[in-house]
Amino acid sequence: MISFDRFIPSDSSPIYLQIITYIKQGLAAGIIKPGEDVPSRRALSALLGVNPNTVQKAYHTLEEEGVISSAQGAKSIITADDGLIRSLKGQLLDDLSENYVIALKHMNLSKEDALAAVSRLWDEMSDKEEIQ
Amino acid sequence: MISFDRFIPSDSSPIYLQIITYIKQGLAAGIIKPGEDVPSRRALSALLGVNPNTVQKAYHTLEEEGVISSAQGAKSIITADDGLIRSLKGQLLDDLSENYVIALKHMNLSKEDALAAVSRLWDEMSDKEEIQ
DNA sequence: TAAACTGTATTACGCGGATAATACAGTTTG
DNA sequence: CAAACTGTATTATCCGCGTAATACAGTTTA
Repeated sequence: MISFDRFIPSDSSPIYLQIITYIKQGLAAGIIKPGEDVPSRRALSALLGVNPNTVQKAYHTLEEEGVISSAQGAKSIITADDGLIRSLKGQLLDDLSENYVIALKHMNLSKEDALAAVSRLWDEMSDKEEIQ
Repeated sequence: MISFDRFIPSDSSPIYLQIITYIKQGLAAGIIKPGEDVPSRRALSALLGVNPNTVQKAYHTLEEEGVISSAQGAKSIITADDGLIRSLKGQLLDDLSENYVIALKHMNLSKEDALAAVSRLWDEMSDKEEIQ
């Protein structure tokens, strides 16, 4: 069963998209594995404090993309294969990096500034993790 | 007069927020300077293909933040001072970098992976710019 | 078998973002 | 001065996201 302990909702994008991204990132990270079952629509909606229809929208999209598989009455499970996971990982990384680099270029920062900022933030956030 | 030639609209966030970010990033980059005047609500709405009310919403927010100044009948102008600009630059960079690093950590990537991705994307996008 | 879970579908409502059509007041400029 | 521009405000409408309340069909499980 997939855990949503690390899910941190944000109001800057639709929740159903955040659910989709959370599962894709989990697959890319290797934390979520093929064959695992996802929480039921009702269970996840209760956990996140959202409506069951919102979860259904996320799961329906994931099924169309071949990430999960659903059948009447039974639990939905992760069906993404290794090829799809590799593809997801590359796509997520490239999308994130591209948006990040575009924004920094718009601010007229140098490549060195960018690498320094990532390096600094990475270490700062690693420190915070250790405190927890 | 501020140019919106480099404004690339995206549908992933509200347009009025994209206008705000565009001007803030321009100030941080030094491309937009205090004293310059911004396009009128009507002119910018026609240029971007959006409604005048949408531009008004962006400008109204920028005025509340002390970035621009508006008066009845006259053109609105940039009134951000050096202190505000420095503050904007740091805030924009930290927000972007933090979101980027968080996403990559969720994908279980290493710091080296992150730096390599930024470096690679930076060079790729520099190549594209040269073609233009 | 029967209860309790699953997925799936429908309808109605509220809210924010964006559009559309005006209107009014003040400043610039020919 | 008068026209053409500015900013500002109001009202109505549409759409996507999310909520709310159900209902039905199929599977698990005690």
